[in-house]
Amino acid sequence: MARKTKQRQAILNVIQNTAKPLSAREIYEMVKAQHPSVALTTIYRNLDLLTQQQVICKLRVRDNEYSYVMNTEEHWHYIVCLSCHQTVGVVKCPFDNFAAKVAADTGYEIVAHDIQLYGYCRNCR
Amino acid sequence: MARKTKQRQAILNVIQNTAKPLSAREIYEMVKAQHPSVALTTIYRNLDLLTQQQVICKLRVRDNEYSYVMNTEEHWHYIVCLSCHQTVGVVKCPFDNFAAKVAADTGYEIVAHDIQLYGYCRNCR
DNA sequence: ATAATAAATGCAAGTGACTTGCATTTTCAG
DNA sequence: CTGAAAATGCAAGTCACTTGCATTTATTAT
Repeated sequence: MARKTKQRQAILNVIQNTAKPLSAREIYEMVKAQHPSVALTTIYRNLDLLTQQQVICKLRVRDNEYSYVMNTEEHWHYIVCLSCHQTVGVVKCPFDNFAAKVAADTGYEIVAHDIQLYGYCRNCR
Repeated sequence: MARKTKQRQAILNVIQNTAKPLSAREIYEMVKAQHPSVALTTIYRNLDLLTQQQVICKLRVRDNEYSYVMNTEEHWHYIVCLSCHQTVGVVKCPFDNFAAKVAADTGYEIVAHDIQLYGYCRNCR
């Protein structure tokens, strides 16, 4: 179903070769450098697809502002600096147990959670 | 500084008298019923103010979709049904310890976290 | 290879939530 | 009561993202 297109490949390359999480716009600009005719629409459509396929992660930097990173196998969450927005991954999610407990308490079937930590990095403190 | 206006009072009343979290638009419609000339701008400005004052909480229902509830003293997080969007509060945050550990590991000073659980409620399962 | 076909793209226009600028109204401290 | 700061309403603007649609492109079956 999903086909291998130059655009999709270019988007993945950009994400893969950049250490920090990138916004859709940043990815657009970077892909456009190699691929001048690419449309922003294509970026959005591919980011959605790749997120759904869990190839990349969509990360909330703050309200209505998202970035994308490669999905590492480990269950990462991220900590974002409120000042410079530098972002660092954090391994180990202590939350799955809690989720199970909440599920028992509420009767909900919990299928996802989203944890975001905010603070100041060493430089910005 | 902050003055007591009819509009602000009406907004608070609406939030206080409704069990479930409300979106800005819903609040707007409900306030308008009592106060036909109110502007949507006013709703947004007041919701921001009240959130900042921690009188109410801004709750992420999903990407780019927020609701507001009264701020109870306890540290609540919420669980949102992916199907009907019914939302239930969850007491006790097991996360503060983890945050302290992450702070030690990364050198960040963690000032906030945002946890959101998603799943299906009993009815929607 | 080649043609058929389903997916993906690019473009233009649209949406929706929220913001901003500004003139007017309202609250409240003195 | 009065004046200054705050808040409001209106209109226009912004910004991220979406949608419709005609065209192009990657894969599949022949």
